[in-house]
Amino acid sequence: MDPLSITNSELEIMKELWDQAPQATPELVEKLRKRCNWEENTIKTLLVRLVKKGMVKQDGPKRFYAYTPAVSKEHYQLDASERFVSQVFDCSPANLLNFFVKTGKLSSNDISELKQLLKESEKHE
Amino acid sequence: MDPLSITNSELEIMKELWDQAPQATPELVEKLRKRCNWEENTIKTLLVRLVKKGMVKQDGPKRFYAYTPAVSKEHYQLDASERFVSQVFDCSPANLLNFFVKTGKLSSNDISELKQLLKESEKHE
DNA sequence: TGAAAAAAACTACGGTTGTAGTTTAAATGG
DNA sequence: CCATTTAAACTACAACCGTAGTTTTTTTCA
Repeated sequence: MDPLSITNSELEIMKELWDQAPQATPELVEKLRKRCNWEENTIKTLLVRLVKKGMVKQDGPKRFYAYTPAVSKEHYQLDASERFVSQVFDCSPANLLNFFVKTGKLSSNDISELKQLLKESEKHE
Repeated sequence: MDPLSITNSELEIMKELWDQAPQATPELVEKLRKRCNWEENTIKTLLVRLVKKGMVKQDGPKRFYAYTPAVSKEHYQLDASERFVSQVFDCSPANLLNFFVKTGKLSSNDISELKQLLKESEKHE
């Protein structure tokens, strides 16, 4: 499977669809016009591109299309994370996490959550 | 400061420079030609672009330039991580880490290292 | 039924990126 | 000092991106 290449702008559309789907054009236009300050045509262009890429499904009768993600948020996150880690952190997830911990980007709340997670993940071994 | 925008190809050059600097054109060409299968001119073009962007410093006498990163690897990683997390993980680093732990992308070695890190990071509170 | 509104399709256009080829200028070896 | 090598500069070009504008088709309301 080739990389799920979604551009930054397209990603904004995906987020809206991951949040709720299916959605028709007018709803999407409404929301994204506000959230991103885009013109209607911009939003439609991005939708068309996403459909062409196979990232979004277009259903419903002509003139009343409804859009649904063809790729789940989780799947995309996994793919993007892998690419990110391999490009920026030399393929080492631990390296990335390490970095976050060291740079103090985590709240103490984050930290205790993480500890919990790690504890649990050990049991699965 | 605006985002440290380095493209994928440019990043390959930066990696070489982060690994060792300064380096002159012929060395860089030699290494990158092999590692990336690029033509000499490709490499030089990328160098010029990086210099123009202020990501790389060009020193030395004309015709014998030597290149040095103007941005540290750590700095770039921090910047890239922040952008990544905010775009793909809704601004929550914990969210990202959580994801990695859950998807089992960490070796048990990674996990114990992390625990250690977390333990230490608490002391700094 | 004819004009206005709405949806979709098509077209556009400058900037960036990947990936070089071509030209010029400088140095060096014979 | 001239031919050759090498470094650097300049030019190229298609695909992709951000961001729309314009045209066509369809529907609907007065």
